[in-house]
Amino acid sequence: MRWSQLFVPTLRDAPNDAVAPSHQLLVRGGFMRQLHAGHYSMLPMGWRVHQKVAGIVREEIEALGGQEFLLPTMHPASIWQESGRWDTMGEIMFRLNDRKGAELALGITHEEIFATVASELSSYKQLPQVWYHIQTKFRDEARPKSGLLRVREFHMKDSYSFDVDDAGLDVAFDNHDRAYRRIFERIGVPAFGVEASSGAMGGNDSVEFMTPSDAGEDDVVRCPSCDYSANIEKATSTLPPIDDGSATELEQFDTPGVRTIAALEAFDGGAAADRQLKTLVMMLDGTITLVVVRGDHQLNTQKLADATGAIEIRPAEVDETFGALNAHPGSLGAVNVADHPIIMDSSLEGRVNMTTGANIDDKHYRGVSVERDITVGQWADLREVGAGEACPNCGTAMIIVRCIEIGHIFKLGTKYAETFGVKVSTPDDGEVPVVMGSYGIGIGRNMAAAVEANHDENGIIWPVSIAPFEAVVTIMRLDDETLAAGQTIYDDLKAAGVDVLIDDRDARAGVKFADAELIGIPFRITLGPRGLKEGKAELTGRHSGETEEVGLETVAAVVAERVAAAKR
RNA sequence: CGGGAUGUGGCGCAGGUUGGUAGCGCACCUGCUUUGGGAGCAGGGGGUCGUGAGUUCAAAUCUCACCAUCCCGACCA
Repeated sequence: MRWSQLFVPTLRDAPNDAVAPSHQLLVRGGFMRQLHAGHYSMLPMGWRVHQKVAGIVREEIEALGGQEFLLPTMHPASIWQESGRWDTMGEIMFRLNDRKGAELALGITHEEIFATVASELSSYKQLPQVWYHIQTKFRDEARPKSGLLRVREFHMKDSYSFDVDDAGLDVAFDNHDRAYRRIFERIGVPAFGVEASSGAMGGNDSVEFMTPSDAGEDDVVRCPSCDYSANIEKATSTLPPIDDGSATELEQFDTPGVRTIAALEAFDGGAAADRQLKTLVMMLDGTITLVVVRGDHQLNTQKLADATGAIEIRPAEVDETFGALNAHPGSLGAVNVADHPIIMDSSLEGRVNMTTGANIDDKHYRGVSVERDITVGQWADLREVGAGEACPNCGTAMIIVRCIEIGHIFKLGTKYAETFGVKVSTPDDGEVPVVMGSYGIGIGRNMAAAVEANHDENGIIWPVSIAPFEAVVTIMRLDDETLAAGQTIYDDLKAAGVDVLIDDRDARAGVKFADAELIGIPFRITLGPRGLKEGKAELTGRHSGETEEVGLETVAAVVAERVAAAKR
């Protein structure tokens, strides 16, 4: 490819509204342009990278036996109504009507559709199956952001496994776990797996793959000394024991003007935060619910969602709270509350001599024994782990790392199989629902993650495996002799299977060097009159930043070998 | 959805308070000179100033409404 004819609109300045490095560099490098929020046009350079990432994903999924499909992205409402997700998915799903008025949805994922196809499976002898496609997903995100990291329209490889039993699912799950780790390794994205909430997927076990980045949106709790790591939506920690003394009588006392945990700590006759109960009044799908955590703990709403299955969760308004408890925030508590559900954080089990609001403004209780004085409807892990808390496995102080979620694998069980009638006969002439798993990896997000992990002040440093071009032959002077020499090297590289670009633009050296570095081509072969006289080319590595002189006749072979080595 | 900010050629910005011919840098076109790290000089092309209404003789500028985009949070596979 001749650079002079290639559409690569590089920019000297990043657009003002791009903040994340990958966003800035992918726009500056002419890889993509924004159409509107969350929708990007892939330009030729961007699409080349995208295709290479997708190709690596395809190879690894094929290697574990995956069969490639292509399912529609526009779906009838009925299929989503059958699974119940027409309602539970809420606003994330784009919905539209056709000319007949029929309701349609744009696919956010494809469990339902693959399950429909899978209903033609009939015998255990056909299993296991792993099916996948690489297809556009549409999600009406509340806040698209950071370039390709969070968009409303993107390509995802999603695969689905079908097994006769849980043991089979475990195999498919482990195969995907290994394949995903190989994918991240090959595309140059440092990754690790974490325990995760399954959220709206409805599965019972899932692993998220994370790469550390300030541009990410997830917090991961990690132990520096053992291998514990979990999404903060799922993470736990070991709390130091607290001596409550022995249980005493429940006693109401006046606390004029005390509205906060901190104020009650400072109040004469109050209590330390870890001896207080924090009562949060939440609306769970329209039901007033009391959620109780320790005074110095924070509620994690995803944990609450996972524990209750609630879809819509929000704090109750002050008037709703007053209507339910006859008191205002600052004096709320769960003691003697009988007519509202109460969910209690597990860490409060067995606690006595606690202090909490009395549901009378300016009054609190002390001497609260949790089990004795509160009608707990449900115990659940609700608190959010903080940095420095002890690892549940080994007790080491843990850290919190900001991460990008780059893949997620789920054990789904038989939920979709039962809904869509995916059943197979068994050797003993029985019939069982098929056990499913689903496995997702966003192509564009991984492309952006690769940039986040591989760039410097001059631009992107693509791993050879996904670089838009593996090498560029930079012609320093557009005379016949230099062009001919460049063309020969270009042809040799082409013949050796290298993705090579020849920079034949009538531009100054600085422009060519800067562009090649910005768009991150791994190897640059520079041909100028100086070296040409001595029969030499210069070979510069984008990654190493180092330049060496190589003979004109051997440089193509040297580069071809290095490219091949990098891809091994 | 709450908070904050911004919309002026492809990109980055000034102009706005005090209404009066729409400007600068980069990019683009032509010519000359230059040519190993984003060249110089000269000439040139390109803009519904986010949209709509209003005030005014006159609106990029003032008023109102709306839209869009970005950031933080909420939310989110």
